[in-house]
Amino acid sequence: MDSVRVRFAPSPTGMFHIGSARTALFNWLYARHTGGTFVLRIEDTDAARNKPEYVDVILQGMKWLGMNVDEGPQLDGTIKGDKGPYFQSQRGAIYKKYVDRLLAEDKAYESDGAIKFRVPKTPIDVADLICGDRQIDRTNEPDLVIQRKDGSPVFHLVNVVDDLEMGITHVIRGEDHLSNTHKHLALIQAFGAKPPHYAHIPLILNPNGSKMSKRDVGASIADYKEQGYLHEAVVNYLCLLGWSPKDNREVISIAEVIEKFDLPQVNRSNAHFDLNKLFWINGEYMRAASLESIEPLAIEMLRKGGVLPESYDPVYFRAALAIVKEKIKLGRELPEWMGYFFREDFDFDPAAMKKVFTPEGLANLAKLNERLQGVDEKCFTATDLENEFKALAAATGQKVGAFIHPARLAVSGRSVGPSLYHLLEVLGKTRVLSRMERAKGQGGA
RNA sequence: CACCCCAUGGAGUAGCGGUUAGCUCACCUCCCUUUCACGGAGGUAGCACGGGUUCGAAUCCCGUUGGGGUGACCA
Repeated sequence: MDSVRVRFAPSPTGMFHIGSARTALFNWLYARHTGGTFVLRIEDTDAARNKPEYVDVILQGMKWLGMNVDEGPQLDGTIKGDKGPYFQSQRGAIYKKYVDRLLAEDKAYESDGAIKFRVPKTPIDVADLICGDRQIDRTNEPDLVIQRKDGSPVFHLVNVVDDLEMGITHVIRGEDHLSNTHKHLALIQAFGAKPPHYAHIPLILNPNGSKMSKRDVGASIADYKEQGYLHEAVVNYLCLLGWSPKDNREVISIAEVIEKFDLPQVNRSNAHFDLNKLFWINGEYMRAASLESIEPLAIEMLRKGGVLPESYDPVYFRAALAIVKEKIKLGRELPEWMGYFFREDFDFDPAAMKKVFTPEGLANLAKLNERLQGVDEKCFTATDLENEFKALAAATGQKVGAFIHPARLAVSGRSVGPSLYHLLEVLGKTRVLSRMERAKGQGGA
């Protein structure tokens, strides 16, 4: 059998849609699984809607998700492959040749200035690797416009010609094209060519079941990057929409997906997009990620949130990130969780203040302050601090929580955060004491 | 309206003639615990409906209903 050639053929309209990304992913996965070739073809025949710079949006999204292109335009502006051009806007002569041929063979004719293809009225068989085979009745099928009045070819024509010319063996695309496939087959038969295998993958729907469009939440791949999702998590989630490793696992490496992925196992029913699950998967990846691997993301998120100073102590930063990373699921949470590490004038959460900075709470804070002053800087570690807290609690006949909660609020302004003892260790004695001092003046409102 | 595809809890799925219908997210309870999260133990919740076929159906067939898609001189 010939080696597999698949293609992703997006129309660059300004965003990289999650549905497109999933289609690209399944094509890419199949190419990698079979050792085939992944082609990127830009369907930019609609000049009114497509802009050259929009191609970069798609390329960047694909790169972020970890998909590399074997043939077609690259991010650096170069073009790979010898089956080009890979932009439909540059293939006008090729399309014309095919249209002329149809005309010459009387398989197409002119009508009102446009060119129409004579669609045979006989039944036609449509085979699909995912959806199965069926027969389409064409007795009432109208002829198909393949070239507009202005001379430009339409989608059905260019799509088929390009797949043929580029030697595409498997057309993996959204199920929204399933109903059009018989038209493509008709064209291919008219050209006397061998059709590719078709595999229509299910669509991604909104949680409410409506078709996911540009404006819907979660539609743009760029948003995920912006919100601090980990690309491995997003890809992992996308793989699970319409495909399953069938062994009750959810978190799976892309390498393993490549190994197991195959077309016949792709589901036939549409999937609903579920942000909850993505969120959970992201948390899984977040906790599993090494500190080094998420440091760039953390810096980006904190810079964007405006909470990271121009210059900072990298050792201190990493120590802070290390204890915070275990608690969050999304990069977007970082500014809120880490801002107080880098400033002394943070606000105190009003609700927490009311609850924790009571007269008793503040009194305990004062006692704690006094006690910690006596702790050697070298002993300002999580383990030693825990002992100090426990000793103090025992000495005053109270629970440790009576000191922990005021301490947390005093040093971070928040009621939730990383393990307190570790937090104090990372902040260090100087900051801790001065922050406690500052908190003294904050009576519960 | 016509044609096509689909149908397991709220969501993603496993199942492919015989199962107490499994898993994950979400939700609820409890445990762990310095908060949150993690982790652990439970719980609520499902084969859309109706006919067949069969000794036996979530699994096969038909119909209905529901959802989605297509029906462009958009892609």
